[in-house]
Amino acid sequence: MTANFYITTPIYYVNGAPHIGHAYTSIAADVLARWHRLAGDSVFFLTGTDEHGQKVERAAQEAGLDPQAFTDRIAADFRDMAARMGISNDDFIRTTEPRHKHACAALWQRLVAADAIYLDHYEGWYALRDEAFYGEDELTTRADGVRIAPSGAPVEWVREPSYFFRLSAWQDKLLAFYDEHPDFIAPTARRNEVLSFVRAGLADLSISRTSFRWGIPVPGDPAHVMYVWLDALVNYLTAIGYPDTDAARASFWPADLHVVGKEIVRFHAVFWPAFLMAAGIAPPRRVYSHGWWTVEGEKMSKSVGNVIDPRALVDEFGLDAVRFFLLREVPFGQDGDFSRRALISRLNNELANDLGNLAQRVLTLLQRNCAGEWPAPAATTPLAEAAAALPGAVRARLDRLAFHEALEEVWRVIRAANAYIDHQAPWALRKTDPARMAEVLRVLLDTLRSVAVVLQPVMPGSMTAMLDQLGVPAQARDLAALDTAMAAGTPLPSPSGVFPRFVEAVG
RNA sequence: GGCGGCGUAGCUCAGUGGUAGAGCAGGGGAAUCAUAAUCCCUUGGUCGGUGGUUCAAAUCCGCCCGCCGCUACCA
Repeated sequence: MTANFYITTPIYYVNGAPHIGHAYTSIAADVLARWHRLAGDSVFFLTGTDEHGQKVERAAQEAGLDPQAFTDRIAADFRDMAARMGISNDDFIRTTEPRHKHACAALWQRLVAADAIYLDHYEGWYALRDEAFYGEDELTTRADGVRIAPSGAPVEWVREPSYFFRLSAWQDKLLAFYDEHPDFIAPTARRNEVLSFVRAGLADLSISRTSFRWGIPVPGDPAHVMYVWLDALVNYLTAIGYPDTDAARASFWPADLHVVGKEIVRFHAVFWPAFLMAAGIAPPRRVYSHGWWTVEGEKMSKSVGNVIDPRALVDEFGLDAVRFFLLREVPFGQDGDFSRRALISRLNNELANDLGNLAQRVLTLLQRNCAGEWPAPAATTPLAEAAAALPGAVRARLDRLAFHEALEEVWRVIRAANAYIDHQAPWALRKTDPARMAEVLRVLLDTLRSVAVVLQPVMPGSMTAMLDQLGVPAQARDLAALDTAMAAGTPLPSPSGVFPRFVEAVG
C-alpha cells in the first residue's frame, strides 16, 4: 500500500545568493524524497523562496529595483541552484504568488475567528536583519552609539499598532504536544533547547507591521502587512492547496518532515505548531534541524570571502561527488567542516577506489570470461546476505536522518565485496574452475545491483550509469525490484568508469 | 547564573558496567582481474582531570577544567 510522504525544505530568504548551506538542506531533503519514491511511497517534495519583509524591500531599493523585480531575479537564482543540485522537488513555491496570498489570508481569518488574534500596539527595539524584536536588556551599545542585538544586528526603536497572536495561551498545550510526540523535534539537543524555551514562558507574538508595505496585507486592515514568519510558514499549507480541502494534494497534510537549519528551529517547533493548533489544523509530524558548515576550519562569511558556491563545486568535482560528500562526511544534525582535501579523499577512496574500481573489475571479468552476460544465480553467501539486507539497513538509518550511517552500511558491504573478490580470485578460477568463477562473479553482480539501487537517492546520475552497465532494466530499479533475481543471460554492456579519480591539477 | 551538548588513536568519530573499536593517515607484506585500484598484517590511546560507588567504570555518582549551543540576569 502506498503511503503519503510530504517533505519540505525551508523556503529560502531572497536576500542573497544561494550557498552551500542551502544546497545541503535541499540535498538532504532530496535524498529522503527520492528514497521514499524508491520505496513506492507517494511523495510530495516542496522547496521555494521567502520573498517578503522589510529586509527584502530595502535590499531591492538599494539595488534600484522594485521588490517584485528584485525577488524575481533572486528566486530564479534559487531555482537554478535546485536544478543544478539535482533536487527533485515536486513544486517550487514563492511567497509572492497569488495562491500563497490567498492561503495566508484564509489562515489569518481562521485565527481571527478562533479569537487567537487581537489588535494592540507594539513599541520596542526591532532588528531588521533578524526580523525580530528584542528587549531593552538584551541590547548592547556599540562605540558609535548604535544599539546592537545579541545577534550583532543593529536595532531601531519601533512604535506602531500591531496585531498579536495569543502565543502565551499555548505554552501548556505545546509542552503536552512535545511530550506526546517525542520525535517532533530532533536532534535531542535542539529538542532540549525548545523545551527550555517554552517552559520559560511565552509572550504574545506581534504578527503584523505597518511600517513597510512589502508583505501580505492583513484581511480587513490593509494598513498592516503580516509578520514575515507567519507569511513564510504558511507556505507549507499553500502548497497542498490550503484552504481548499478538496485540493489534489490536501491529503498530504500533516507534513511528515520539515528539514530546517538550526537557526530557524524556534519558528518551526514553537510558533508554527501554535499557529496551526490555534487554527484547528494538525501540526507537522517532525522538524529536523541540521548543523552548519565551516569551510577549511573557519566560519563561512561574506566578509572573509570564503562562502562556497555549491555550483562551482559541482563544476569542479561533479554533482554526485558533492552530494555524497555532504551527507557522508558529517552526522546530520551536527556541525561539520568542509575542506577540499576531505572531499577529494572521500571521492577518491570511497567512490573511485572502493566502489568504482570494484564495478570496473567485476564487469571487465564478466566481459572477458562470461560472454558479457549475467551468470546463473549462485548459492547464497554471507556477502550476498549482507547485500540483500541493505534496503532494510538503509531505511532504518534514513528514517532517523542518519545519512552518514546509512552510507557507512553501504560501504561496509562494498568493502566486504572487495575482500570477497580478492579471496575468491575469479581471475585465477578462470583456469582451474570456470563454473566457480561464474558463481563468484554472479554474487558480485548481485551485490553491485543492491548497492547501486540503494545509492540512487544519494547519487542519481552515477547510479543510473552503474545500473545501465549492470544491465538492470530502467523499470526494475526500485527497492521492490531487488526481490526478483536478475535472469541468467541478461546482457551486460561494455563497462566504463563511473567515478574517475580526481587528480589535483599541478601548477 | 540556569539548562543542554561535547571532550576516546595523528584526523573524523562509534562505543552507556565485564579483557579499548572503525574509517582515514603511518609502517610491513601479498596479488596483478581492475580507475597503480584491491587484499592481508601492523604501529598508535593512562577513553579531559580528580574523588567516589562496584568484584569490575570510557560507561554510574560528585567536584573541577576546556569548547559549543539555548536561556536568564546584572550589579
